[in-house]
Amino acid sequence: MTVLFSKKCEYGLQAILFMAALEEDRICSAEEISNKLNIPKEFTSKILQSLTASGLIESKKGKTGGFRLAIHPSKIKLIDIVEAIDGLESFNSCVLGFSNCSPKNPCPVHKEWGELRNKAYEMLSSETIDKFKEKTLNKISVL
Amino acid sequence: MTVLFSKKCEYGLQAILFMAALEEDRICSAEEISNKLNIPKEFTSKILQSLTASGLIESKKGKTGGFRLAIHPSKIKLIDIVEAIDGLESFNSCVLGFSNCSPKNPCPVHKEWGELRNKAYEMLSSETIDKFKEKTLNKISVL
DNA sequence: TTTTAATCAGACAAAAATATCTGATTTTTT
DNA sequence: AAAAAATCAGATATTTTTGTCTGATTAAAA
Repeated sequence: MTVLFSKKCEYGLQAILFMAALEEDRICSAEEISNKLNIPKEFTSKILQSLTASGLIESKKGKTGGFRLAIHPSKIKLIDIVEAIDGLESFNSCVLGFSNCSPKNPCPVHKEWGELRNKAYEMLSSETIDKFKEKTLNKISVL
Repeated sequence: MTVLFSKKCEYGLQAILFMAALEEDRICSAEEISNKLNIPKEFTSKILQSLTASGLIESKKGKTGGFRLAIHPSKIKLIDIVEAIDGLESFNSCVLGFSNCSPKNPCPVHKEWGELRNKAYEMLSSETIDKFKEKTLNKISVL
C-alpha cells in the first residue's frame, strides 16, 4: 500500500520538486532524475513523458535533451501534480468504500473524514513548490 | 486508487460495522454480508476467513453456520480492523514516497502531513464501533 | 442416515499497477 | 557525414491486488 498516492504519483511529485530545486531553466535527463531519486530508469521516462503531455514540464529531444518545468515553480502547487497523475477522485470518495457517500447518505465517519480530507487538500494546495526548494535540496542530499 | 485503504480493508471495515449493527450474537453468513454490502461473494468469504484468523470475528461451521464478532463492539475500534488487514505501515510512511522520511531527514511536507496522519489515526481510534451502530444501519438501508 | 448449507483451504484467473525492453526519431557533437 | 545521447511510442513483462473456482469438511435439518 502506498499512503495516499500511487507510486507513479509519488515519483512524479519527487521529480517535479527536484526540477524545481535546480537552477532555473536547467535541463535534466530522465537518467539524472532516476539516479538522484532512485526511481527505476525506464519508469522515470514514462512518468516524465506523461507529465510533458499534461503540460507541467517540457522536453527537449536529442543529445543535450531532457526535461524542465514548463511553468514557473511559483505557479505550481503539489495538488496540480497529483491532479495530473492520479486525478482528484480520491478526494471525493468514501474512505470506508461505501457507495453514494454524501451528506444525505453519510458513512459512519463521513463528517470526520471529510474534514481531514479537506485539510489534506488544503495542505497540498496551500503553497507553490518554489517554497519547498530548500527542504527538497536537504532531503535529496541524503538520498 | 483507493482512498487510503485497500479494497480488502474497505470491505472488512464495512463487514465488521455491519455485524456490529446486528442483534448481539446473531450469526450471519458470508452470503448475507455479500448481498447486503454488494461485495463479491467469494471475496467476502476470503476476507471473513482472514478476520477470523486475526481473532476479530469467529466462525461457526456447518449448516446454520456463519460469522459473528468475537469481541464486543464496545472493545473494537476502526483502527483495529485496519491493523488486522492492511497493517499500520501507511501511518509511518512518507506521503511523497521519499525514503527515510523522519524529523532528521524530513520531506518537504513532513510536518504538515505528520499532523494530518496523526489526526487520521486519532479519528480511527477515537471511538469503539458500537458508537457507529445507528449510522451504519442508516447507511446500509440505502445500499 | 441422507441431504443441505455453511466454513475453509488452496489453486486458479483476471485486472491493475509497476517496471522493462525495443526500436524509431531527434539533435548536438565530433 | 557519422556517432552519440537524448526523447518518445508502443509492446511486453512482472508483481500485486482483486476476484473466482473446486472440492473437502462440518454440522444441522429432514
